[in-house]
Parts: sequence; structure tokens; C-alpha cells
Amino acid sequence: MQKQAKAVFEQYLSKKNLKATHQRNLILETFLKTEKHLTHEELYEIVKKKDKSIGQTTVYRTLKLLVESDIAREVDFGDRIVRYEHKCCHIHHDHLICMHCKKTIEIVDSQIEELQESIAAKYGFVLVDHNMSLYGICNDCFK
Amino acid sequence: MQKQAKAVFEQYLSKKNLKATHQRNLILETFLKTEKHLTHEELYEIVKKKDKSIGQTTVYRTLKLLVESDIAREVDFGDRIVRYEHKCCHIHHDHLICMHCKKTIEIVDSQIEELQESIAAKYGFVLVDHNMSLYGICNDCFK
DNA sequence: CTGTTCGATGAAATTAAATTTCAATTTCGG
DNA sequence: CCGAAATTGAAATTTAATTTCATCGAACAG
Repeated sequence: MQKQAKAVFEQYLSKKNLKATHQRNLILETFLKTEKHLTHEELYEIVKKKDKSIGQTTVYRTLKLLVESDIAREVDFGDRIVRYEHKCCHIHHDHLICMHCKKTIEIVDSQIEELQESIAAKYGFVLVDHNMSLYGICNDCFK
Repeated sequence: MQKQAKAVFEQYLSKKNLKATHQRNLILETFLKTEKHLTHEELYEIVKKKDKSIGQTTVYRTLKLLVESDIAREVDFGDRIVRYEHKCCHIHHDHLICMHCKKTIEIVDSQIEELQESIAAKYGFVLVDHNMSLYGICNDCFK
């Protein structure tokens, strides 16, 4: 899975005549290892522990490249802060977010996906992407 | 429908010991008349034509009040710009957005709503709100 | 190898939008 | 009407995203 993402990234870089640098490799590896939704600053904090010389701008720009190469996806849980999640080699999922404790649960539901496709088709749209976020209160917080 | 929204707003204001001012009334009326998704700046431009003395801060703040009183809803179509749409007296709808011409279509689909409820229930969540945006290319742009 | 070119990098500056501040003004209950 | 408390508008601030620019480094030709 990680190997696949690395291969995709390499291909993307060479297609665009971009260079495979030490920084980009380290940032991609670090990104692949995290399973949470991180902002570019949060990823920068982790990357910095492995290589103090890497700047936050590079992390920011590399994440943009990961999005362009379909390895990452930008998500926004309603607070207008951009977070990144894995896209490559994962099936699409939606999010269930607790408005109280901010816990997020990833949902995979093929019925939803099918419905979305059929709605788009009904209006003559070719569906490219979508996001669905459900906001509520989780069991723990409801007590 | 507009009367209903105005009554809701009045009630909200008095409940919170806030005052019913000329500006708030005009902003609410103007908001109710627009059927598009506007930013606070865009709404300000329209309101200004009716009363030059109103400031954009007041429009911004009044929109926040409309959200609190459930008359309006904030939406974000992926560009991190907050737009406002009617919520009171409308059933919930989702959005289909053309990534090319930016056209947005409002979708009402009870099957989706039901599925969302049942997913939330499955994970022990009480659903409060949700947003679903489908991004694609419309018929016209596809040619 | 090694020089050269062009993309990459990092710190700092800039942009863009949201939000807050504050002095002056307005509302509304008494 | 009066006065306390909320509101207003302009301007300032905050916050996150994005760009700039002076080096630096990768990779390729020779």
C-alpha cells in the first residue's frame, strides 16, 4: 500500500519534470504513516522531529503535490481548516463528526456511493468527487 | 414563509435580550429575498444599495445571528469561503456543483436523508446537521 | 567526474478572509 | 423622556493560506 503510493508519486514527479528530493520522500513517508487527518502544520511538527532542517513551506507544498497526484485529499470539517487524508489505495469514505468532542469516524457505505452516482447522473453530471460530513453528538458526549 | 422567518428572528432576539434594529430588519429582509448562496460581503453590497449607511460588519454579525436562530446556514463549497443559504422553512437539501462553471444545483433526496440517519444511529450518534456536496462536470461543460 | 541549468528549498513577507475592538450611537423598559 | 445596556461602523487585528526571493541541490550533458 505504501509502496504503491510511492510509485504513484514517483511517476507523477517524473511526468511533471519535478525532482525526487530527500524532503519530498521523507514528507510522503511520514504522511503515509499517519492515520489521522492532519493540517500541514501538524504534519510539519512530526516531520521536523526526523529532520530539523525541513521547513513548513516544503511540507505545505509537498502536500499540494500529493493532492495533485491523487495520493492525498483535502478535507474540511466545517472549521475552514484544511486537513489532509489518504486517498490513494483507500476506498472513498465519509465522515461522522462529534460536535462536542471532535472525534471523527470514517464511514464506508456503498449504498450512499451508489445513490450519489445516480443523483449526479439524473442531473447530467459526471461525478468527480464528493464529500459528506455528518455532524452530531456521540454516545459518550450525549450522557 | 418570509413572515415565519421574521417571527422566528424576533423571538430569538427577545429570548436573548437583543434588540430589533432597523439594520437587522433590513438585512434579514434582503437575505430572505435572495435565492443564491451569498457571502457576507456580497449581501453587504446588496444591502448597501438600500441603505448606504449600513456597514459590512453589521451584515456579518447579523448573518451570524441568523445562523444561531436557525434561519440561515453556513455552506462551504470547497473554496473555504463561507456562504449563507436559507435554512428556516426549507427542507434540507444537498448540493451538486459543477467544477468547471461553478453552477450549483440544490438536491432534495429523502433516500439520502434516511440513509444518513441510519448510519448515524448505527454509530450511536444523534444527528444534528450534515452537508453533502457532489463535485462533477455538468452536461454543458462536458461537451 | 564536473560544470551548468533549472527546479527545490526555507525564511520571511504577503494575501485574503474572518473576527474583534472601541468610541459613538441607538434602542427600549421604566 | 431618561438612562442603562446593546448596537453600530470603521478600522485594526487575527488566522490560515499562499507567494516571494535569494540560495541550494539534483540531474544531465559533456
